[in-house]
Parts: sequence; C-alpha cells; structure tokens
Amino acid sequence: MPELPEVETIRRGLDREVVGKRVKTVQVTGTRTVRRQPKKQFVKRLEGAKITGADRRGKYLVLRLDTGDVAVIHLGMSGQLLRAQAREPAPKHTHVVITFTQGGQLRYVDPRTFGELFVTTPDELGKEVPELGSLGMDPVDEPIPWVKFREMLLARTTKLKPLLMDQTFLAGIGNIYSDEILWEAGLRHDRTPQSLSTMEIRRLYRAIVEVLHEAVKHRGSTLADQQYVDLHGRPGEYQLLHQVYDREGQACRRCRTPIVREKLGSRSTFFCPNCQI
DNA sequence: ACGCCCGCCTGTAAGC
DNA sequence: TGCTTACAGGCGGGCG
Repeated sequence: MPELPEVETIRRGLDREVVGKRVKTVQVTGTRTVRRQPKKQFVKRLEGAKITGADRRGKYLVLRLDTGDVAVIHLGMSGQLLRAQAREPAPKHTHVVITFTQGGQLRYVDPRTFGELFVTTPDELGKEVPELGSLGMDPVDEPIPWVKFREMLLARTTKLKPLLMDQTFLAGIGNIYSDEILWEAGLRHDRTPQSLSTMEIRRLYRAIVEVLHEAVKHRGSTLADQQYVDLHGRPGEYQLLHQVYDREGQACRRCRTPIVREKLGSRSTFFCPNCQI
C-alpha cells in the first residue's frame, strides 16, 4: 500500500506521538508479522526501551531505541500503525500491540500480512538486512545532486517505470507515484534512460522531487479502500490531485485525452497517450 | 544481470 | 441473491 509519502506522513506522526515514550509491554498475536527473529527476542528487546527517534528509509520506518537497537517496520501492502487507548477495542487483524508506560498504545494492523516488524542493531541494518543495505538514495530525505542523478540514470538500461520502482535505484517510489511522476515529466513508462534528451532527464528529475514533495504536503494518497490512513486513522488528500493513477477513461487534466490503463506484468500502469511521449 | 511471473494473504467489487 | 473471479500502494525468488 504505502509508498514514500504515506510512510513519511506516518513517520511524522510517530515523531510527535511516540518519540520520548517508553515501551511497557509488547504483545505479538499474529503468526507472520514478526518472522525474522523469535517473537520472544523481539518482545524482550522492545520492552523497557525508550523510543528516541523515528526515521524513514524509503518505505521502511526505523525507530531508534535508547538500548542502541532499532525497531524496523515495513507496512507491505496493507499495514497500518494506529495510536489508540488500551480500552478501545482492537480492530480485526491487529498483530502487534505496543503499550507505553505513560499509557496509550501503538497498534500494528495488517490484513494481508505482507508487512513485518523486527528489532536489530544499526550495524546489521546495512549488512545483514540486504534490502535496507542496498536501498538507493531517498529523494525526499536527501536532495540528489543533478549531475549524480543523470549519472545514475544513464548507468541503467531498465525502462523508466520499473526503474523508478526499483528500490536500489531510488528508495520509496511504488506503483502510484511512478505513474504520477512520469505524467508530470511527460514521459512514457517504456522509455529507456538512453533515449532521453538532456531536457527530458531534467524534467524527470524535477518531476520526482515535485511529485513526492507535493504528496508529502498533502499527507499521501488514500484510495477507495481506505487502506492507507495515518496514525490517527485520518486519510490523506493527495488522491484528489492524481493526474493518472486510477483515472482510466477520465480526461487528462492537461489535454482532455482519456487516460489509458495498461497491464505490465500483473500491475496496472496509467498514462496519458497524448501528453506522455 | 535483466525482465517477467508467481506466491505470499485477505477483502472488496465486479461479473455472471 | 448468490457464487466466482479479478485485483489491490510491496517484495523476494525462480525461471529463461
């Protein structure tokens, strides 16, 4: 479900709501959510720890702990983190509940169970967790120098859409934002980096930064299924500004041409056949 | 090293 | 009103 803007919105919520709090108890009820280490070890390394910071790397959330460990959260397709009071009934598919000494809980809810939580050390993050060690630059967290972007892009031969979604190229972009970025850049999903003019590379670079920043500003995209909500259960608003994603047959806001949906593999790609060349 | 396809899951909506 | 099928923000692995 969530891509960089949604995860960043949740990170900001964690910064306000759980950083500074101390973990009292941890309950793991789901069987798949904590799968990288024994559940007992996960619980033991969290209980008693104070959360000292909330970071994001691509689509991963990293909570720093005063024990020196870090708690890593990946939401997969349907994961939610929700702030709640202990007396409120837990929603269906609540798999992990973290209760704080000051009261209140952080709940991990995930119907499809693709997401996961684990506790590790900062050292192992880069080494023993390969998907985090090989993450590309994060276009919101660290501005990418233009020259470096052009260099990185031209070193790859993958078509633009799968390249944007490749987490080792750039971290945080998924199916929604790759389509939105390519519309903004006026480029088709199947162009190769080598086919781009300098001006087109510049447009792509600018579109990546602009679309992601705008989406963060509007607190991410919540689609009809309401699966993405922030810590307080509130939806985002960037879906109102989507130009192509989930707009098959609707008029392009720039040229009125109907938006086309194509299947690439098993996933949908939306684009304007007139504006995107 | 790549691109494609599947599997991992549940819920919802569309189609018959 | 069913029952069945397709599809959904991610990712890793296996295949050719």
